[in-house]
Amino acid sequence: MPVEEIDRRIVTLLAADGRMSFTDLAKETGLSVSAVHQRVRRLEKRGVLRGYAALIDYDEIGLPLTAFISIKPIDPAAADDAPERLSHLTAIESCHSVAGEESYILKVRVASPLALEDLLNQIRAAANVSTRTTVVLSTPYDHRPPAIAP
Amino acid sequence: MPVEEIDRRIVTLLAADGRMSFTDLAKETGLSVSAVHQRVRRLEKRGVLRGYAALIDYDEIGLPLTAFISIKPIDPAAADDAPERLSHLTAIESCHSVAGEESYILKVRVASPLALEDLLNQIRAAANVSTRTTVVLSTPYDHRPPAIAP
DNA sequence: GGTGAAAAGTTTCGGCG
DNA sequence: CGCCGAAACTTTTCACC
Repeated sequence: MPVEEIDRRIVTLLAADGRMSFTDLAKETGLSVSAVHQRVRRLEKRGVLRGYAALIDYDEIGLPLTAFISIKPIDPAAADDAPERLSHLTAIESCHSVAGEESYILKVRVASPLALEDLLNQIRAAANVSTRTTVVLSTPYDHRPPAIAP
Repeated sequence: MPVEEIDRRIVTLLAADGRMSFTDLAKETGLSVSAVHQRVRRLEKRGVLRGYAALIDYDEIGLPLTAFISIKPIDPAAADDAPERLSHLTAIESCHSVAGEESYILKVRVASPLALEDLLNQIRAAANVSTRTTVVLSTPYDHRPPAIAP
């Protein structure tokens, strides 16, 4: 059962402004407040809306260094439980399983180069992997909301 | 002027739940509702809180294919205006300038392999770059909120 | 899906430490 | 100067059509 027109509009609006009120969502969609409310709750229950987050400036909270870390198991036959083995490391913001040369791509946020070095050692030890790190210099844009699909 | 203890706590709480009410933030921080309100508005004005977003399940909105695209200018002396040249492509969720072999890493969301092919052609044409694409197979976790810094 | 009214949340503001 | 508390206003929630 696919998400149809009006639900997709609600999702898109909330992706762009996670704190938009039901009143404003109702105006934008032409529905009543309670109908919008009902749909949002249903979308949350179905998992289409997975949650809400403030977008924050990591420089300002003492985590100015962002990096992508690609990882590859040392033992090619190793069980692929790297995500669980690494999940306790709170510097890791996301973990994607990927096709290609490496197995996973992690996005991490740390305070300093030294903290990155420390994190890399922890990752290698915890998951028995080799790592390839790409340091982010700047972020022209991030978290752009999806375009409304036709 | 760094963000201190109590502000960092507010930011962390909102990063984990972008719709948390001022009342709940007040309870968590031990401040009054109006004091929390004041601090949140100040953090927004300063840009520490950059906005709010719903976290969405892209499978459900018809964009089930995620990929990372690393790009490199064809002409090494080219002006580095790739981000602006690409910003009209709404499939691109984020753009990071990076150190290393390539110049930028893009994260994209598309409907299908065919849509990805089309996007790659548009990227190459718009920014005069070569591309290297890593397809995401699954995402064990994403958008984990930052740990409260000491 | 809509209505309406009670409950809850947000915003503003005068005054206090 | 930032914090508090209360009043004014807005949004959310819920029972019922």
